[in-house]
Order: sequence, then structure tokens, then C-alpha cells
Amino acid sequence: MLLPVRRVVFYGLLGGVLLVLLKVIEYQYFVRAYPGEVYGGLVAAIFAALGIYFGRQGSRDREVTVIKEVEVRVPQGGPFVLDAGKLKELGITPREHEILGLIAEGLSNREIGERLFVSENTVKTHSSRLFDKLGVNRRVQAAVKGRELGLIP
Amino acid sequence: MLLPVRRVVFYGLLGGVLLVLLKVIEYQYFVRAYPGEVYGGLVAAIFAALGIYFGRQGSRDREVTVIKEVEVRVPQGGPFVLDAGKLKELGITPREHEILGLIAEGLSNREIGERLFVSENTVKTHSSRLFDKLGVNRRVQAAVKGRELGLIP
DNA sequence: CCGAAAATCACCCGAAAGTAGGACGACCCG
DNA sequence: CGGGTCGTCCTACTTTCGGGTGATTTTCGG
Repeated sequence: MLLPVRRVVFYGLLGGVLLVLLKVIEYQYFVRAYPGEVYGGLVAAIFAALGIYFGRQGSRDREVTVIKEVEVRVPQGGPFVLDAGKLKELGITPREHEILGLIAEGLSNREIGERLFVSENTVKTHSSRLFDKLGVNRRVQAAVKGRELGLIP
Repeated sequence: MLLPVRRVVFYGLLGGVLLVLLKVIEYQYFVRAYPGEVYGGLVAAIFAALGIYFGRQGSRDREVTVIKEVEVRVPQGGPFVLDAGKLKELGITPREHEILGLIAEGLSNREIGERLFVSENTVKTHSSRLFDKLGVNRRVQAAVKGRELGLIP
């Protein structure tokens, strides 16, 4: 979109050009052949059209900013540092650790399997062993404990 | 805002009135006193102004919805403060909130029922409605979202 | 290269979780 | 009073989880 000032200038120039143009053809046959009302009407129509065009142009992308606030809550509190020692201490393998993270995000075994391109059965095996190592028997508890131990954010 | 059809009609009528008006004053002194260019310029200016005005009118309330992401950092270091507004906003009842907390602790439905001295079925009903209100369909997701929204520690 | 650890997959079965619908009493409020 | 919300409980059904057992394949360090 052009700047308002520029448009005004452009508009003025265009108007001038048109007036000149009309004045030129005026001496041809137009105005002589038809009464003054046609002349006025023609000018009126042209400028009305131009006015509408530029008027719209000027307000085309005027934004009525409707603030649709989407809260992105960031549970901050310092950057997460993984407790690698705890992992080794509990004998948790990388794969199991990965699955722990996905469990804590609320994914089902099926979804985890799809994301990691393995079968649901595999996920179950991993999570089962993970639960053993964490000493829990439910995935929510695994998530809680994993967070407590600093294994996941 | 007027309807497009209506505006066109109104516009046409207004144009006619103006033409008539001009024709009337034409026989007074205006056109006789000034050359035809002034006449044309006048009409042009008037209609250009009208065009701009109505052009803008037509596109006045077109709104562009801008989605603004507002990051809200949840204070995590300090003591937990419950976001009671969120509770009301989501229509979560006290009982449902209570159950959300127990779910996030890793309790099973049966255990929750025992702790609250209600049947497991009741817990299921509550949690089911809770999931609806939170827009989730698994208890782990409920726990995650509940924490994100500041509903639980 | 060999073996242990890790990762993969399968099958079964019971328990838990979740879905869908209805029902009923308590309470509050216009 | 009627209507709305809340809490409670139920049946019936489907899906997901968790536990157990066993087996094959990858990977990687010694």
C-alpha cells in the first residue's frame, strides 16, 4: 500500500491529467456535440469511480485489531537440567528415558509407538521396565516421580 | 452500514440531485462567470470526495483478526497460588478440582474413591466431566494441563 | 569377532480407565 | 414453583494399561 501523501499527490496529478485530457477532446467534438450536462456527468462518474477506488484502497488493510489472546503458559523456573546420575543409578536406558518423557506429556502407548515408529507392544515393554525401575505401577506416578527425580522437565 | 444495493441507489439519487443543483445555479451566475474547466473541476472534486467517502464506508468494518500470542510465565519458584479465575472460566466445580489434584498425584480412580468415601463410578463421572472441561481425554493430560493452567501445584 | 546390553516384537489376560447414557436428591435463585 | 447446578450412583460397553513370558535382532565395547 502506498503512503497517504504519495497517494494524494498521485491523485492530484491523475486529476490534472484527466482534466487536460477532457479539455483536449473538448475541442474535438465531444462537448460541441453534447450539452454540458453530459460533460459534467462524465467527469462526475470518472471521479466518483476513482474516488471509490482510492477510497477503498486507502482503507483496504486497515486492521481493526481484534486481540485474540492465546496464552502460552511457560512453566518457567530455571532451565531444566537432567539428572544423568539418577538415570545411571536407576539403570534407565535412553529409550526408556525417552518414553518417560512422552508418557509425561500425556501420550498413550499407541501414540508413543507411532511417534517413535515402533509397535505399541514395544512401548509397553519399555514402559513396563521403566515402571519397575522407578518403583511405580501407573504411568501418572511415573510422570510425577520422573519430575521429582529431575529426569524430565 | 448500509447495504450495497441501497448505497448504490442512494448514490445515484445524490448524483442526480447534485446535477440538478448544478444545472440550476448554472443559470444564475456560476458558469457564466467562470469557464467550463471550473465547472468540471468542481463536479470532479465533489464526486471524488463522495467516492472516497463511500468507498471507505464500504470497507469500514472489515476486520483483520490478529491472533496475538501472549506469553504468560507461570511463577514456579514461589508457593503455589491457585488460579481461581481459570476455574470459574472453565466451569470446574470444587469436587472436580479436588479430583484433578488426586489424579495428578497418581492415584487410581479406586483410590480416589476410597479417599473421598465415594464410589469409583462417581470418580469416573467427575473425571469424565473434568476432562471435557479441560479439553483432554486422558488423565495424564489432565494433570499436565491442570498444572499449566495453575489449577494444581 | 563375541557376548552382553539394549531394543524390538508378539501373545495373553485381567485390571483400570474412559465413553455414553440415565437417574435421583439437595440446594439455590428468580 | 420451575429450572439450573452439583454431587452422587448406576449399567453397559470399548479401549487402554500393566504384568508376565518368551523370543529375535541391533548395537557396541573389549
